[in-house]
Formats: sequence, C-alpha cells, structure tokens
Amino acid sequence: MLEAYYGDLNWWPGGSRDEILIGAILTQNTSWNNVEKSLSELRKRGMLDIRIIARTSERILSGLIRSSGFYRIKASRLISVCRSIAAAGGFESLEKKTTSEAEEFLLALNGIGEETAESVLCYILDRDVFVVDRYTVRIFFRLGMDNTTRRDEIRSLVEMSIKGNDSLKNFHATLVQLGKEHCRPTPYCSGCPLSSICEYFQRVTSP
DNA sequence: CTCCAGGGGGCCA
DNA sequence: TGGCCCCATGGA
Repeated sequence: MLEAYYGDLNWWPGGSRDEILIGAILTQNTSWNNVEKSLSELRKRGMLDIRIIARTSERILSGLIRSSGFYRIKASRLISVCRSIAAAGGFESLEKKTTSEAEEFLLALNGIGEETAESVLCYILDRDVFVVDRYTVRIFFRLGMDNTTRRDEIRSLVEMSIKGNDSLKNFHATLVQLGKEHCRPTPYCSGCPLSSICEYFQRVTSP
C-alpha cells in the first residue's frame, strides 16, 4: 500500500496561502529546489505576500527569483496575478465562489494555466480538485492508459474515484514522489513499483 | 557535455 | 484543437 509506504507527504508544508500561490507560479517547469532559493530571498525581505508583490517592480522581483529560471516572464506574470487577486479581494473573496467560478477566474489570469489553477483550488482553497501534473500524465500513460486521454479526463476520473480534499492531496503527492523516483521521461526503469499504484487506485475506487 | 525540472502563452495551420 | 517554440537557472 503506497500510502503506508510513503506516509503523509505533507505537500507545501506550513506555508501561507500567499506563499503557496507564489511557489506554484515559480515552480512552473522548474525543480522545487530552485524555487526554494527564490522563496528564501522573498521570505527574508518579508515579500511572501501577494499585496507586496503586487507593488514590486519587475526589475526588483526578477532579480530575487532569478534561481527559478524564466525569471523575467515569471516576474511579470507573478506581479500581474497578484494584482488581479488582490484587486478581486484576495483569497477571502475567492473562498466565497464556487469551485467552477474560482477556476474560471484563475484561468483568465495571465500566468495561471490549468495545473496552477488546480493547485490553487486544491492547496489554497481546499477544494476537492485533483492536480494533474507532468508526473501524473506520465505515470498513467505508462500504466497503459490510452495516450490520447486528455488531462481533464484524467482529472475527472480521479475526482470521481477519490473523495475528499485530503485524499486527493495525498494521491497527488504520492504520484509525484513515485514519478521522481521511478518514472523518468526517457529511460524505462527496472524495478519500477508503478504497478502498485493500480492496487492503491483500485483500493480507493472500490465501492 | 547533455538532459530535464511539480508549465504557460503566443502563434500558426 | 493541436503542435511548436520560447522562456532560463541549476542539479544530476
């Protein structure tokens, strides 16, 4: 049982909601290790705050998040996203929206695509939303899923099968951990325990 | 040296 | 819609 093996992976531990949003944008196509360096720079300046980022210049911000890569475009998008969310009344306001309404709002922002929107819904607003990332798609395809399956189909499949925000968070964290350890893009790894995901998935999905 | 990371957007057919 | 290209640092 994967959950017993990996335990509670505690995704985005102890961070404020603002920090989760900033991290979610910085980690786009970027290793978390590089993101942490940027978060440290922002933290020691008291800038892990969307209302402060909203008032920061692109020049200053891009210098602080340099380690995350794509720093110019990310600085620009981060400021724009923080301004929009702050202007809309912050996460307190988003909390009052339905999940679909919140998602629609997020997707309209430049810098928030499907996965980042899902991360915000799941990890900031605690909605029952599954985050479909690169590892998830790679793992499901390697398990034999038809490789033309769209990401939103994968998402609804999981959401229909796994109920509850905590379970969805943990399943996502488990997939990422497995993907990092055993599911590199190019080589097929031997001794890969991916098949145990099937057992896990069937356990959770069985009525 | 090469490969790739917890994507997203613009452009084009 | 679907594919391609760009963004860029840092670790393995």
